[in-house]
Amino acid sequence: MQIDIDTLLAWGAAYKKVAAGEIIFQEGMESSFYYQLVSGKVRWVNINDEGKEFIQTIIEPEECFGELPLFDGEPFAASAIADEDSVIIRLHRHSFQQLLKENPDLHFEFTRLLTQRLRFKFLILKELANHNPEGSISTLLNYFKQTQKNICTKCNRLKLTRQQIADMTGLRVETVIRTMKFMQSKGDLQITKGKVYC
Amino acid sequence: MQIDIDTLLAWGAAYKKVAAGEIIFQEGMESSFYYQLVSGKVRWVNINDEGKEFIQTIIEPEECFGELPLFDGEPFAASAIADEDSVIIRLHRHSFQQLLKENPDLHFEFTRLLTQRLRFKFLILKELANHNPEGSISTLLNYFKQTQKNICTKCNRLKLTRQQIADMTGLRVETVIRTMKFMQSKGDLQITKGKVYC
DNA sequence: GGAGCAGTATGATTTGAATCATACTATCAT
DNA sequence: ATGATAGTATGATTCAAATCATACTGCTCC
Repeated sequence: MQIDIDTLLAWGAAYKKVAAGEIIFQEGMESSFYYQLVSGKVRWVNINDEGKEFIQTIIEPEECFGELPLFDGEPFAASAIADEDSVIIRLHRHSFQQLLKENPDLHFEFTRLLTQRLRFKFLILKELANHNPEGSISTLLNYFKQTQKNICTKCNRLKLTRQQIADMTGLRVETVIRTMKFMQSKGDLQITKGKVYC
Repeated sequence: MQIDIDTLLAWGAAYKKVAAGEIIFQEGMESSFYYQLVSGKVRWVNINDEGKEFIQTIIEPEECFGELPLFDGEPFAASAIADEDSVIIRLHRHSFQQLLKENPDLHFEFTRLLTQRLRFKFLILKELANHNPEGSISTLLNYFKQTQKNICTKCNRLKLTRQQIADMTGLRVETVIRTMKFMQSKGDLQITKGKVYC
């Protein structure tokens, strides 16, 4: 889900470069922009009291992020941090809202986006509540495979570290590593030189 | 969030009575309707292999439910089961979609609903990933208090059993009971005759 | 008022993921 | 080729929630 770059520019959007590790916006802050990733990688995370990150979503190029405040006027639900040097494009919220009003089809596309995000949350939530590491991990991997996210479409290689999987499931790295080794032994996935293929 | 009953009826919606325990729709099934609760109580749940329920949302009168398929055409993400004898009103999906097209403001209201649901999922998910029963429970209670859901507005009494709290957090009843007793000892909530006030 | 039942309460034990510790491996820059 | 580093691997131990067991309490209905 993304808005055509030319349309965005025509409506006054501007490019912005962010360095790896840079915070794009923070949980709890008021929002003024619609954000879309042009290149690079961004993680959308909550950070708890002990500094531990929970990754809500990993954003890949051509995806929008931080959209919740645009639809309900409340603050950001999570922070966005650049994983790599990235280029984003931002449009002022008022322009975005006007753009949506003038383009009902685009509005329906965003409704679909929210719905898809919600489905993903339903899926992960029920799995996490189950307290079964293998279930959580394989649900996540299946989802990535089906939606072609975070997986190389050519070689099926998982483009995430064990730590990132851990941060998306609330598990510890060691548990993720051990569980994935076990899944390999069952033939559910391949691990070659530490890289995961599924 | 609900659509005005007269509008629904004008568009061809029909009332339907459901008995306590009755399944209104099931996870994985295709959807043909927009659903709105008129009276009673409905739980929106996923049931795992061992028959354990995870409650995604508890629906109170004047709320809609099962809306995801209407926006992306995919099957239900969870099942809806009547908690009590209830009355629902259903509108055919095509009528709903037409209604939305003709009423952009209503469409924006639904976008807001989806956004709010998503915020709730963000909130719960980051808490569950934290593996801290007290945190999960108090986050849930705070959310109910702020949104005036599942709490008596007059006496602040929590209208949920410990089991329901357990089914919304992936904890066990005993853990919820013990944790809430502990929270009472800290003065975070009151328990009188087994009833919780917060 | 007592029977029956749903829900709450509490102790004892088990279990599996977290934690701690330490080592190995792939990759990249020089 | 070498060293640095980020990520993977694996064993030993701890700890908190799950599980099991059993009892209590409040409420509804005849």
